[in-house]
Amino acid sequence: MAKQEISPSVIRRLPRYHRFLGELAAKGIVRISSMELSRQMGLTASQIRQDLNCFGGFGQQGYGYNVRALRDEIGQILGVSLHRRTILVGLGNLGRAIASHVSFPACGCELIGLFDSNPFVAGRDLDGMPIHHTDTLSGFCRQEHPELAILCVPEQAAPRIAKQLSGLGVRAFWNFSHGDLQLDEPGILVENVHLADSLLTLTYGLRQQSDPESDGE
Amino acid sequence: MAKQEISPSVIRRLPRYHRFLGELAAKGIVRISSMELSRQMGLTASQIRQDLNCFGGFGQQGYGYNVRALRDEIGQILGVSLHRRTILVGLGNLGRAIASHVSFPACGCELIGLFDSNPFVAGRDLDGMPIHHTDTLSGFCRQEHPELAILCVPEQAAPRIAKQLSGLGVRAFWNFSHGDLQLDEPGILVENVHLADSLLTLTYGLRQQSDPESDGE
DNA sequence: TAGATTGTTAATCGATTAACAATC
DNA sequence: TAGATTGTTAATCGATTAACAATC
Repeated sequence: MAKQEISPSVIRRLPRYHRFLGELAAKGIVRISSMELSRQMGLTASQIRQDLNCFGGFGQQGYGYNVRALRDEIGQILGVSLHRRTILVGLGNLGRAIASHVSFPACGCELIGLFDSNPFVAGRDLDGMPIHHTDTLSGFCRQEHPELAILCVPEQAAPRIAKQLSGLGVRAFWNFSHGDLQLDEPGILVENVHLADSLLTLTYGLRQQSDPESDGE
Repeated sequence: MAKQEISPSVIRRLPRYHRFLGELAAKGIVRISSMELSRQMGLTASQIRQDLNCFGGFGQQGYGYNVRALRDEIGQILGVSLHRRTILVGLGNLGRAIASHVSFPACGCELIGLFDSNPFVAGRDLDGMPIHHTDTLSGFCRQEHPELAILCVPEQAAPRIAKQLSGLGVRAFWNFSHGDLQLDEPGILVENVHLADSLLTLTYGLRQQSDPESDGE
C-alpha cells in the first residue's frame, strides 16, 4: 500500500505551490489551470501536472484545479496543520529573528521552548516566552519531548548540542550555525541553512553579467 | 573564447566547496583527494572531479588537490574578494539579524547603506552604521551606485521598492520578504529566500518517518 | 618505475518536457 | 455535443555515476 517514493525535487517545490495557491485563494480566485499557474510561477504546465499527480488526481479535466482544495491537499501532505513540538537554541541576533519572523503554526510547528547558554540572556524572555539556560535542556526534553530543534548557536557548539538533543529524542534539526551539521545517528533529519551560500550565487551571477570574459579581479 | 556555460547545479555547489575547503585549510590540511573530500562532504568523488573540471584542471594526478589553492580558485570564481556595493532595506528583526549575522566581506559584498521606512527606526544606527529613511533612497543610489540590494521589507512593499531600485541601477536582489519577487526587467538577478519553505521540508520529512502509512492527521 | 589520483569519455539515471487520449 | 484541460505515457534533456587512459 506504501505509495511510491516522491522525489526530492518534487518535495522541494511543494512549499512553493502551497504559498502561491494561498495567495490565489486570498485573492478570491476559485479555480486555476495548470497553464495559468505555470505562467505565474515560472514553471511549465507539464511539470505542474506531473508534480501534482504524484499524490493523486487533484484536478478535473476541462476545468482545472480548485485553488482552495488543492492548497489544502498540499498543506495536508506537508503537514502544516500538525503541531510538531519545537525548541530553539541560541538567541543571538539570528535566533531572535527566526523566533519572531518565522510563522511556526503555518509550518506545522509549535515553539515550546527557547534556550541560550549566556546567563545574561537566559532568564529574560522573547515576545513573552521565557528563555531558559541550556543547562536545563535535558530536563526539559525529558518532560516535554520536543521532536524538532532549531540551532542558532556558534559553529563549534552545534555538533555537541545536536548530539545531546538527538539522544533526548529530537529527530529533526533546522541548523543555522555555520558549517554543515553531520550526525552519525541514522534517521535524524537535518536541514542546513547557509544564508551566505545563497548570497554567493548572486555575487557569482553579477560577475557573469558584468564581465563575462574577465578572469581576474 | 567564452568558456562554456556552467550548469546551475554546479554553481549552487560552489559555495559549499568553498566553505569545506576553508575549514580544511584552517585545520592546516594541505592536500586532499577527491575521494577523501567526497567522504567528508557526502558527495561522490566523480562528481567533485566533474564539478571542478568545469573551470579547468585544478588538481594533479597522483596527488590530489592543494586545499588552499583550490579554495582560492573557487573564491575567485565566486568573486569573494570583490566589493559589490550593497544596501539593505528593512531593519525589522530579520533585517537587523541579516545585517549583523552575514559576513558581507566574505561574500564579496560591502554594506554601504541601511534603510527603513519607519521614522522611529530611521535616524538610529546599527553597529555604528546609520539607518536612513527610505525617502532618501533615490538620492543615495544616484550618488553611491549600489548594485545589490537586500530586501527585508513586508511583502506588499517589496515589488515597489525593487522596481524603484532597479530603475536606479541595482542589478541584483536578495529577497527575504514573503512572496517571490518577480521583475519584468530582463537581466536583473533575484534570489528569493523562503525560510519557511526550508522548515516545511523538515515537517514533511518527519511525517514520512513517523507515520509513513498514515494519510490523515 | 610503481602507485595514486586526476581529467575525461561513456553509461546510467532521474527529472523535465512534449504529446495525446481520457474525460469532465 | 464541443471545448477545455487533466492524467499519463513516451521522448528529451541534463545531471550523476562509472570507468579508465593519461600523467604526476
